[in-house]
Amino acid sequence: MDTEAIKRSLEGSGLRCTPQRYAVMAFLMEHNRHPTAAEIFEAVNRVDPRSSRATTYNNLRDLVQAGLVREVAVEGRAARFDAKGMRHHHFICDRCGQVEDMEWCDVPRPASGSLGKRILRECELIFRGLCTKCAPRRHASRSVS
Amino acid sequence: MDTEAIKRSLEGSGLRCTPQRYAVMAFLMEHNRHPTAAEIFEAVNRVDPRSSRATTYNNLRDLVQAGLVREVAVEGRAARFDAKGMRHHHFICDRCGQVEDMEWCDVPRPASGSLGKRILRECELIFRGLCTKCAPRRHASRSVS
DNA sequence: ATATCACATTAGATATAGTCTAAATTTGTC
DNA sequence: GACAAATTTAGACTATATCTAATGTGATAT
Ligand SMILES: [Mn+2]
Ligand SMILES: [Mn+2]
Ligand SMILES: [Zn+2]
Ligand SMILES: [Zn+2]
Repeated sequence: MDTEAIKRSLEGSGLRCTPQRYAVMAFLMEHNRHPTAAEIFEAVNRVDPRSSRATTYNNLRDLVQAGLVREVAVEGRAARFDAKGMRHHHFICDRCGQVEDMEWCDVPRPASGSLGKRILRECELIFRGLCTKCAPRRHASRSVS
Repeated sequence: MDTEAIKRSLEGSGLRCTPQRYAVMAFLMEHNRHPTAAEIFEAVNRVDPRSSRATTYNNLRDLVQAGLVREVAVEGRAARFDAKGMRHHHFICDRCGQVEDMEWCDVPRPASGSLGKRILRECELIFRGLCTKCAPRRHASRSVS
């Protein structure tokens, strides 16, 4: 999409805009399906330039550190990645591990005092359950209305 | 601690109370430090009965499925486990990955309609930042008040 | 233009976390 | 005790991610 904007945001974070790094960032901005590192690696290599597996991981690490990308850990599955665009929360499917965006809403801060000497960076809300694909089909069977 | 209570909660979930399974559950109830599978394996084997690595993983899986234990995925680190006692949230340290309990507070439900056909099971709040050990020491150095 | 140097990429080896298999054992029930 | 189902086990295996050391690249200085 906006080539220049991506370039600027990389350089604004002190990261060179290399073809491989750009490809990772652009892919994440064009897709909101929270791909895994392996999926990103495969996707950016379907078009040139060819990027190595190590570079894909290196760049994802750099982008996360720079605050441009969010990493979402899912129990028992590969981590997923997400360009930090508009603020949002996540729904994670118990069955298939899919991560989906949920509309942002403000989050209660920790009760004052319960934070102690800790330094708070962010609050994150995670919804869990079954995604649309995994929720039981209703068919013609008798089931809770 | 309460041997009988553990036994009953296992059997109430359709799980036999084997020595290995009991040891995992008892360890999790006695410690609220969110150990990894490897730490649990090591701890329960410091005392008898000796439990294999596979069994430790099997039992953790069973306990999570039964709803007695919670698994916490942490980016780039081994999963951590937590006996589900009193409801609470979690603080996860950006630097050391430590998971700490935070006082429970009610969580906003997703805006009605934004849930679609998904089935919601739970809402979880995660605070992130630096834990007490990782927060910058203040010493005598000049730093933000 | 060429030298320089920090940053970046690469292939492949390595590490870590977790799962699977198939045989042996334990447990609850009759 | 006999039986069946659940559980345990060692170790092989898979998946995910990181590391290493050599090579490449581009911005800047000369
Ligand atoms: Mn997202
Ligand atoms: Mn906890
Ligand atoms: Zn699903
Ligand atoms: Zn810490």
